Amino acid sequence: MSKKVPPRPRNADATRAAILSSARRAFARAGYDGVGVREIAAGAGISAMMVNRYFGSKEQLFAEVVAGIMATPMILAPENLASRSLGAALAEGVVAQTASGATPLDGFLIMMHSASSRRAAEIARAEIEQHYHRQLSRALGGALAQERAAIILAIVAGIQAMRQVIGLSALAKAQPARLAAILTPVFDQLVAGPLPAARRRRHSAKTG
Amino acid sequence: MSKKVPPRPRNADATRAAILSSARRAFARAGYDGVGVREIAAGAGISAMMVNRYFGSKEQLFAEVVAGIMATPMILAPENLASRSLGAALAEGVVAQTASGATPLDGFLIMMHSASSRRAAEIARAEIEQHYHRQLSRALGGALAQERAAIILAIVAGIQAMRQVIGLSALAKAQPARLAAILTPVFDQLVAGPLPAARRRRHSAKTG
DNA sequence: GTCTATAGAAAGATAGAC
DNA sequence: GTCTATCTTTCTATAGAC
Repeated sequence: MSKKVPPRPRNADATRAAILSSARRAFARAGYDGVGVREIAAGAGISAMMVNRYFGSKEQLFAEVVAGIMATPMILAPENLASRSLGAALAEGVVAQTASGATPLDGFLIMMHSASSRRAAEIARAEIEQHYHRQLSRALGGALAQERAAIILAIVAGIQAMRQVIGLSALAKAQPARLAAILTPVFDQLVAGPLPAARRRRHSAKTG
Repeated sequence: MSKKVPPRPRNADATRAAILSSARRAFARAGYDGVGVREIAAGAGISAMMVNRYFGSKEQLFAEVVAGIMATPMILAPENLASRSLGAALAEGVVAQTASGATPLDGFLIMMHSASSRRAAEIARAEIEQHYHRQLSRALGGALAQERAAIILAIVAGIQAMRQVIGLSALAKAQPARLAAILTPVFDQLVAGPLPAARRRRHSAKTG
C-alpha cells in the first residue's frame, strides 16, 4: 500500500473531549482498575498513546473525569433542594435517576466501581465533601446537620449501589412510585432533623 | 549458609485456613482487582504458589471467601431482628459494626470493593438475595415488604460505603451515639412500613 | 507440602517517525 | 497531532527441585 493509513483529522479540542467522554463511560462501567488506557483510547477512536499525551497519566485523566462530573448539578443541587418538599424532591430524584442507565449519576457509579483503588477513593472523598456534602449541610441547617447530610448522601449512594451496581431484584424491578412512597417519609425525617426534646413526642402527631 | 531456609511445618488445614483469613482481609481492604495472590500469600506466611495449589485460581479463592462470609450471621440475623425494637437494633448494629475495622461486615466491604468485577458483582447479588434480603423481607412482613427490606439493605450498604470505603469525614468522625440517634427513627419508619391512610398521622404519637 | 524460578499475558508509559 | 513499536513492570499461573 502506497497510501498511508489516513491520520485522524487533527483537532485537539475534539480529541480531548472524545477521550473524556470515552473515559467517563468506561470508568462508570468498570471502575478505575477495571479499564485500561487502550480501551479508553479505542472508545475515543484514537491510539492508546494519545491518552497520556493529553492527560499525562491515567490517574490525571481520572481526576479530570471526576471533576467534570462534580461540576454538573444533580439531584442534590440547591435549586432542587429549595423548590419544594425536600424529602419528596430527594425521593423522586433518586428513584428517577437511578432507574435506567441515566448518565447524570455516572459519578456515583464511577466512585463505587473505583472504590478499590486507594487514590481513586481519595479523589472521590475530596470531591464529595467539597461539593455535595458541603452544599447539603448548609441547605439542611439545624442540629447535627453534617451528620444528617452525610447519612442522606449515604442513603442515595446505597440505593444507587444496590439498584445499578449490584442489581438487587427487589429494587431494580420495583415500581418507581412505590419506592418513592417509601423513601419520601425517610428523607422528610432526615431533613426535619432531631426535634428538641420538649417537642419530640409531638412530632407528626399534630392531627392525631 | 549450609542450613536451608527451614520449610514451613507441613499442615494442610492450617495453611488453607491461613490463606482464607489473609484473603478475606486483603479483599475487604482492596477488592478483588486491588490485591494480588502474592500479597495474599505473604499475609498467610507462605509463597504465592501455594494459593493456586490450594484453591486452583484466584477466582475460586474469592468465591470461597464470599461463601464463608455469607454463612456467618450478622446484623441482619434473625436473632437480632426478633429481640427488640427493630429500628433501634438496626441503627445500633450498623453504627457499631461499621465503626472500626470490624470483621463481621467484611462481606459488605468485599462486595463494594469488588463491584467493578462483573463476576464478583453477580456472586454478591445472588448471595445477598438468598440470605439477607430473603430473611429481612420475611421478618418485616406487611405491605411492600420486599421493597422496604431492599431499601434497608441499601441504607446499611450506603452507610458502610461512605464510612469505611469513601471515609466521608462527617460519618467517619461522628460520635456513634449521634449517628444511632439519627438512624433509629429512620429504621423504625421502614420497619413499621406504610401505615393505612387512616392511621398515618397517629404514628409515634402514643405517649404524647 | 513447600520452595525458587519463570513462562506468558497485559498493564501504563515512552521514543521517535511522519 | 497522530501513529507504530517498544520499554518496564506487574500480574496469574505453572514447572520442577527438595
